[in-house]
Amino acid sequence: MGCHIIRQADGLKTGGIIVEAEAYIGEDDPACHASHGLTERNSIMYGPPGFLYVYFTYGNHFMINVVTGRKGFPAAVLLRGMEPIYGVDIMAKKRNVEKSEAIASGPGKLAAALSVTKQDYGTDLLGNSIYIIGPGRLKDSIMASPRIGIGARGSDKLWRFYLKDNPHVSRHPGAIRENIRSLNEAKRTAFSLYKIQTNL
DNA sequence: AGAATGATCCTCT
DNA sequence: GAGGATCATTCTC
Repeated sequence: MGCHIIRQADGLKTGGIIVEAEAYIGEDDPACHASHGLTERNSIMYGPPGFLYVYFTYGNHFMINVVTGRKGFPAAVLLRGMEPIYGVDIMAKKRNVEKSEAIASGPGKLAAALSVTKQDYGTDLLGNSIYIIGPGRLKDSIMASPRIGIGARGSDKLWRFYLKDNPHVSRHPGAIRENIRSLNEAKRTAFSLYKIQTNL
């Protein structure tokens, strides 16, 4: 949260600040694409962290995920919202919108703004094509809520995170409901995440 | 403002 | 053959 994601292509730089993301953790997470085991589509999630898992859904949209689990443990973070910073005009034109809040306030929009497609599946984030740099000091509060669009399975977990009051967070129906906590209040959730990660 | 709908196609069973 | 980690547009209140 708060990191910058940068896309270098054709000598042009596009990207921005990650303001919304969701965690998908392991085969025991019923909402994770690895919940039914290894398949061709999710195979990158079973590799080492720091690579892109890109998939296509609803006949229209690509989703950008960062593989996070150690090799053999399938886990990834879905990028759902980005505050445009680099190449804003380029991204606005690509998305055919004027307001900056419309550029990447949702996972499909975000991928389209950065021109990320199936071709970027498996990209090494330590390369110079797509990379992520640290957040610096974060002054915004981080909020936690249920994940969006996954149905009932796994919706008990508060594994969606976003920056409070940031206008580039997705406005998906259902995004605003009860069960939203500040990260501090959701500390138990965050701590369980931490335990899962560190016990790998 | 919220609900419904069509677009559109890949992946897995 | 079914369903999906969505979006933009069009509808209904």
